[in-house]
Amino acid sequence: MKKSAVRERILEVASRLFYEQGYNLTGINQIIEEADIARASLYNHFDSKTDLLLAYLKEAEDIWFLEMENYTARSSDPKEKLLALFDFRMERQNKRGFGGCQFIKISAEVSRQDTQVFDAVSHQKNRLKVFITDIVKDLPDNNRLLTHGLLADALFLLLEGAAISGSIYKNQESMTKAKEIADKLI
Amino acid sequence: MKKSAVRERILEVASRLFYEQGYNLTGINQIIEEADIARASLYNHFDSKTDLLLAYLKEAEDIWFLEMENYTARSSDPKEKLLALFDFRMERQNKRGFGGCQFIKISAEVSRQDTQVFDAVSHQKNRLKVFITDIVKDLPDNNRLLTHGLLADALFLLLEGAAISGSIYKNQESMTKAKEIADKLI
DNA sequence: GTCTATAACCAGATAGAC
DNA sequence: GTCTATCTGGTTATAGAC
Repeated sequence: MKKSAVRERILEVASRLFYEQGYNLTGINQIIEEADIARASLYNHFDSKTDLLLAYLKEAEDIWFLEMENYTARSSDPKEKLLALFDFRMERQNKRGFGGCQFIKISAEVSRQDTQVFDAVSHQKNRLKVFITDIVKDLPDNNRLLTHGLLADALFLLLEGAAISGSIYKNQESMTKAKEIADKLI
Repeated sequence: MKKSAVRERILEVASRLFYEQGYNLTGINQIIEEADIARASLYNHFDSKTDLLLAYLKEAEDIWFLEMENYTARSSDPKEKLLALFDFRMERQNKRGFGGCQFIKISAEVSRQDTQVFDAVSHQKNRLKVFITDIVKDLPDNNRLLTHGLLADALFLLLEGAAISGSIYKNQESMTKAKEIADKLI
C-alpha cells in the first residue's frame, strides 16, 4: 500500500468503530488490528487517541455536509429542499442501522469539560442551522403559524429530536412523523 | 450508618457520577471511594457494573416521573400543563448544568446490542409519550394546524431535540425556543 | 455483610531496533 | 516510517479473613 494511505485507513477504521461501538468502547488495539498497522504507526500519525477523535470529527463534518448538500441539491423549491433534509437523515439512518447522530453520540461520551469536542460538535450543528435558515429565507411569505426565525428553529429541533428518538426505537417512524409535521409547518 | 443505607448510597453516588462523567468514564474504584465503602460491598449489592447501571436507570425513571408529575400538577389547564413540561426540563437542565437527558446519554454510551439498556430507555420515552398524548386528548377542539396525534408527536420531538441541543450549547435557548414553538402549535 | 488483598486482564503510550 | 517489545496504570471481579 501507499505510505500516505495509512492515515486514511486509520481514520476509516476509527470512524466505523467509533460510530458502531462508541468511542470509549473502542480501544487503540482494535483500531490497529483492523487497520492492519503497527502500534507506533498510529502514534506517528496522531498524537493521542483524543487527537484521532478530533480528526474524526473534522472529517465527519466535511463528509456529512458534502453528502447532505449533494442530496438536497436535487430539489430547487425551498420547501422541497427543506423536506429533503428529513429524507436525507432518514436514508442515512436506515443505512447506518439507527445509531443516531454521530456528533451527538460523541458529545455524550466525553467529559463535559472537553471543550475541543463540544466546539467541534456545535460547529456542525451551527452549520446545519445556517443551512436551514438560509433556505427558510427563500420561502414565499404565506401566512404561516410560525415566523421565519421560529420555523427554522422548529425544523432544526424536529430533525435532532427525530434522530435521537429513531436511535432509541431503532426505526424510522420518528423521522417520518417529523417530516409530516414539517410539511404542515412550512 | 445504617446497614441498609449502603445500597442507597452506592446508587446515589453512581447516579451522580454516571451523569456528570459518563458511565464508561466512571470506574468502580471511584464509586466505592466516594461512597466510602469496600470493594466487595458493592458486589454484594450488585452483581456487576452492568447490574448497577440497570438499577440506576430504573430508579432514575421513577424519580424523573415523580418530579415531572409533581411539577406539572400545578397547572390544571391542558395547554398550561403541556407548556409546563418545557419549563420542567428547562429548570432541570439549569440545575444539572446542561448535561442533557440522562437516559439518552446512557444509550449513546453502551453497545447497540445492549437490549436491556435500550429497553429501559425506550420505556421511559414511551411513558413520556403516553403522558403527553393523554393531556393532548383533553385539549379543546380548536382548528389547529396539527391533528391531536401529530401534535403529541411534535411536542415530544421538540422536547427531545431541545434537550439535546441545550446539552451541546450549554444554555437554555433551545428549550426556550421549543416552548415558544409549542405555544403556537397548541 | 463488610473488609483487605489480589487475580486476571486491558487501556493508552513509549523506546529502540531496523 | 514502520516494526516489536515493553511500561505503567487502569479496569472489573473474586477469595478469604473477620
